[in-house]
Amino acid sequence: MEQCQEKILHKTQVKRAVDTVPDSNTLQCMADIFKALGDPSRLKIVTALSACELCVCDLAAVCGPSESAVSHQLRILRNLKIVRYRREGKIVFYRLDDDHVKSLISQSLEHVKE
Amino acid sequence: MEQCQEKILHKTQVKRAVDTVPDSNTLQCMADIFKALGDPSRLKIVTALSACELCVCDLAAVCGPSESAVSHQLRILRNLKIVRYRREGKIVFYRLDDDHVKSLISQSLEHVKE
DNA sequence: TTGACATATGAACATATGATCATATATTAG
DNA sequence: CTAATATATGATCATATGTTCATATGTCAA
Repeated sequence: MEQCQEKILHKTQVKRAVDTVPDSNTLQCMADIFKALGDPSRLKIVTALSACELCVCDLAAVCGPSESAVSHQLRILRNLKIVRYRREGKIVFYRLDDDHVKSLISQSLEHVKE
Repeated sequence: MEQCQEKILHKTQVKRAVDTVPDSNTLQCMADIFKALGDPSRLKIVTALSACELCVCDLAAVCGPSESAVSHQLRILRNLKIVRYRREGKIVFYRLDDDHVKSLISQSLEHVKE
């Protein structure tokens, strides 16, 4: 854990903060999740999937603009385990990976509403 | 509300999804919050503040690298009402604006842990 | 007022990112 | 096999973003 060279004004609080901040690896993973949700196109996809399972074609219809763009976004969401998919013939259905994501969405929605 | 020209495979699901997706304004606000938390430096600041109130100097010590960088990030977090601040003489103390943010952090942490 | 300290901001630059287009893969029908 | 459909991926490019350095603001002490 790197020690900062700066002058410290409030030692106790700084210690508490340092103990609270997750390790940089965890922090990076968390940031990746947030970053993924931080793009309106991807967030639209995720909120759409919070309603029900949808195939890529449906998602393109809901979220636009192109199926290619949606597919690119889905890959990012897939890699981060934000969405899962299952193939049924030619069609690939996507859905949210777990309820944490739904929870994240509802929390941010509440935050925005105020 | 714009209608997409794409062919729709699953009409009922698409309708549900369209009804669920927030309007683009709300979506943008939500995305802005997530985007703000999507940068490791800012996320570190936010998690530090989830422990206790801290001044800019403290935050620089905890989060580095420079006070200037921290200040820049704080402005973004301030504009999005993710953090509040109060001035006490020369020192400015920052803290999280509300509990939704804490909740967002703990949810993403749980998501990452799995 | 002057100087010191804490914080904020503007400009510049390198890097990251999202959309688009073209192309590739996978699956099914014929 | 080939054609058609659904999805995925690579390359490109314009734009956005975070950091740094220099400078500005605000507050207090002397």
